Amino acid sequence: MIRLSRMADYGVVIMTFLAGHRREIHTAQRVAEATGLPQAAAGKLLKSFARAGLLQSQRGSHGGYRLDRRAEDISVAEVVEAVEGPIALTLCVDRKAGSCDVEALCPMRGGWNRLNRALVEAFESVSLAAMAPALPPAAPPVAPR
Amino acid sequence: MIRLSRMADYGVVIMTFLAGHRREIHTAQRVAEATGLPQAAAGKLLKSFARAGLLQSQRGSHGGYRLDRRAEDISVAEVVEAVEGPIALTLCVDRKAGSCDVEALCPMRGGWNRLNRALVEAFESVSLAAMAPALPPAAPPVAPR
DNA sequence: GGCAATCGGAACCAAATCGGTTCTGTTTCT
DNA sequence: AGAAACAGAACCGATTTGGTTCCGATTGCC
Repeated sequence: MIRLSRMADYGVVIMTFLAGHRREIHTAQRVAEATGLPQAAAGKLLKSFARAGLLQSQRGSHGGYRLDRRAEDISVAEVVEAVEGPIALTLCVDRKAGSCDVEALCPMRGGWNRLNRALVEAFESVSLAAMAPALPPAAPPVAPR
Repeated sequence: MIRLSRMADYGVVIMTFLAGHRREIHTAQRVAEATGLPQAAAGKLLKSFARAGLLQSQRGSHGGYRLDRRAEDISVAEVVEAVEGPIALTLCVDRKAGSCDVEALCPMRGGWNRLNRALVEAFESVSLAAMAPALPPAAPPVAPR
């Protein structure tokens, strides 16, 4: 089914919410409530995003997460890759090569690469703003899928 | 990682092989040998393709599978869908709706649909011939990924 | 008619993956 | 010092996946 992991889906929801409240700081707790996602899962995703540099984190009391960039400037590709790692349809195509035992010989590689590129471009061309056009201010608690 | 299942990958290999020997009949056994794929798995895939109408099957003694269409006329989308079912990034986007509990409300749907369409088009636009440009006649036994 | 070759379809199984939680730090504010 | 919060890893159960096995139905050949 070529499906996206649910975590990646959650991630888009979270990032979209944060982008709708730019430069405000939110605790993981607060984000989970606002989005309706399971608390612990939201925390994990926020950590991933922070590690990937997609948002700023502030530790300690009164800490939390903050997103400065605008929704229009963040691609779905960035979000998905922060959660799932590099977009790669097949192992052949993945960055860290050597996984495909036949590697350079395999006549399929070119084709997969082409498809993969198309996929990546599609993800890069869609911004968070495009994903949820009418989102803020009344962001309803939503756990999609 | 958005990865394609290995079965789908195998499927492309098998279909490409058969397209390289158009109108010849091959047993599942023979296909497995020629492609280097695990015998039972190849059998299962061939059954799927036959059921999907992608190739013709002949039962009984001297039976086997035969592909009439040319590699250029078969899209990767057809092959992948025969193995994995409809291409759908998220449940929202899947044909048989109702799986996503928020359904019509979910502000993300439009975005996912857009991405999904791009993905499907990419798969439809690549033919088996494009996947393995130099394949026949000396098809080397290859089990990619 | 009977046998062997072959596909059709379902059941089955082990292993990897996934969604999700918990625990143990570490940092920072008051 | 203590509480609030993130960081990171470990962990767990459930699902999915890759792959096999079985049994039945067809068909060609002797």
